[in-house]
Amino acid sequence: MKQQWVGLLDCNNFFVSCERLFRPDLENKPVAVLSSNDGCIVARSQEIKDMEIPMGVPYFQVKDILKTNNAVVFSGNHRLYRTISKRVFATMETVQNPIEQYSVDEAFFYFFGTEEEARQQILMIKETVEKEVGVPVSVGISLSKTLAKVANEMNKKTTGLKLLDFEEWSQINLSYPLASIWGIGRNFSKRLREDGLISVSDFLAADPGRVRRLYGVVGERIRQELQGISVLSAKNRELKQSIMSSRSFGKETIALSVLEEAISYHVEQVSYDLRQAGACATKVAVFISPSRHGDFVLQSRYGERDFLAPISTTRDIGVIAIQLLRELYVTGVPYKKAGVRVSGIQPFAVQQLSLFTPVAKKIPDPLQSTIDVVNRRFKTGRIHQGFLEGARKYSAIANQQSPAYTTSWGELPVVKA
DNA sequence: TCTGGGGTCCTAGGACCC
DNA sequence: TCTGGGGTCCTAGGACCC
Repeated sequence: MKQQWVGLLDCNNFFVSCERLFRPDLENKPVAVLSSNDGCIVARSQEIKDMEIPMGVPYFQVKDILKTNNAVVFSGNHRLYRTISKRVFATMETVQNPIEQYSVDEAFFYFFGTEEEARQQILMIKETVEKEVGVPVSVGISLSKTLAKVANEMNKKTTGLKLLDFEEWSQINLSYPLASIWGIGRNFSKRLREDGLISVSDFLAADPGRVRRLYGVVGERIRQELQGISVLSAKNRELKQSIMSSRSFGKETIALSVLEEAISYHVEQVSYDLRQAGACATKVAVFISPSRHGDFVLQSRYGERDFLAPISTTRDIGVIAIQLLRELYVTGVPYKKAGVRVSGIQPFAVQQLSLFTPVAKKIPDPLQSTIDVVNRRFKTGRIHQGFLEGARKYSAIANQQSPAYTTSWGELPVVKA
């Protein structure tokens, strides 16, 4: 009998697999990837997981263990990961279309067919991606997104393929912990536990009205998904809702000028991404915050401003972002992080002009387009706009980055026959 | 000494309106 | 003394995800 299936492809240990793609000698060796500033562990090979080093742990806490075990540690090389990610999904689309990309290393898909056809399909997807791109993936398929997640987890370490049907799920959910379900995090699972709900079957046995009342629409949706009713809909959005750029500084700063530089940098990033997406935005938000661990924790500031009309040029967004920053800034606070986010994103084509827009702007802006071309072409001596002075006093630390294998001619890997 | 960055969605509460 | 109720929109903040 044909039916609707929901599947999930997930790249195994994605950042590590990207590094291994260009360093096959690291196969079967412990490999970890760090966050910006070499702060935390954000990706672990299976060997690292087996050492029971958790995700997100501060690097300095496990540095010694890693060293003892001869682990290879990389600073994050996110440009590389993005290009590999694009290859994965472009390849996946040759055998499964459409797909719904969920994160840098995951995509959902919908498949209509018999159980046997679904099994063949997930095998085909896995084999195609692994052969064409070279990173290991696992594919799970079931009756809803939430159950596809469960399926995906099940055989990750073995075949990397799993079809989870209703009968099998009904058996295993008796002992399946709610806390491991996608969408149930630390706080939610604590509440559930306090209410006496531990396993999925506890939750499914509860009165639906009570679930709705106690846990809101979020709880209700999870309940349905767990029953095999797909309610987290397919949403193939053309554009993101928001685009953001933010970073912790290598060292704290109290200087407004340093923050202005940082904010200018982030404005450059988000407005460039915005233009690349063929879009403009109606809002910009600026945020600055001190360390999450010191005496100034409560001094985080956030401010948002609407534009008169949708814009995408670096200098227009920059002027407003800098104004915002000056309003938010408090003298004497040691800032550790700054960021910019644009939202109200819409395509160039369907701009809703404000009543008070003096003149419709010519979009895309010709000067801006020219600057983008120059900046894409030359790695050094790029044109900056606004407040960037060159010296990056706030720049992040990344001591162990791999080469730009895929995005810089000078760093292409060399193959020796 | 050293604790990431980029997203989405929901909710509570205030302002405002009729 | 008595002092509505319902709707919408916005914002700030929280929870969760990878």
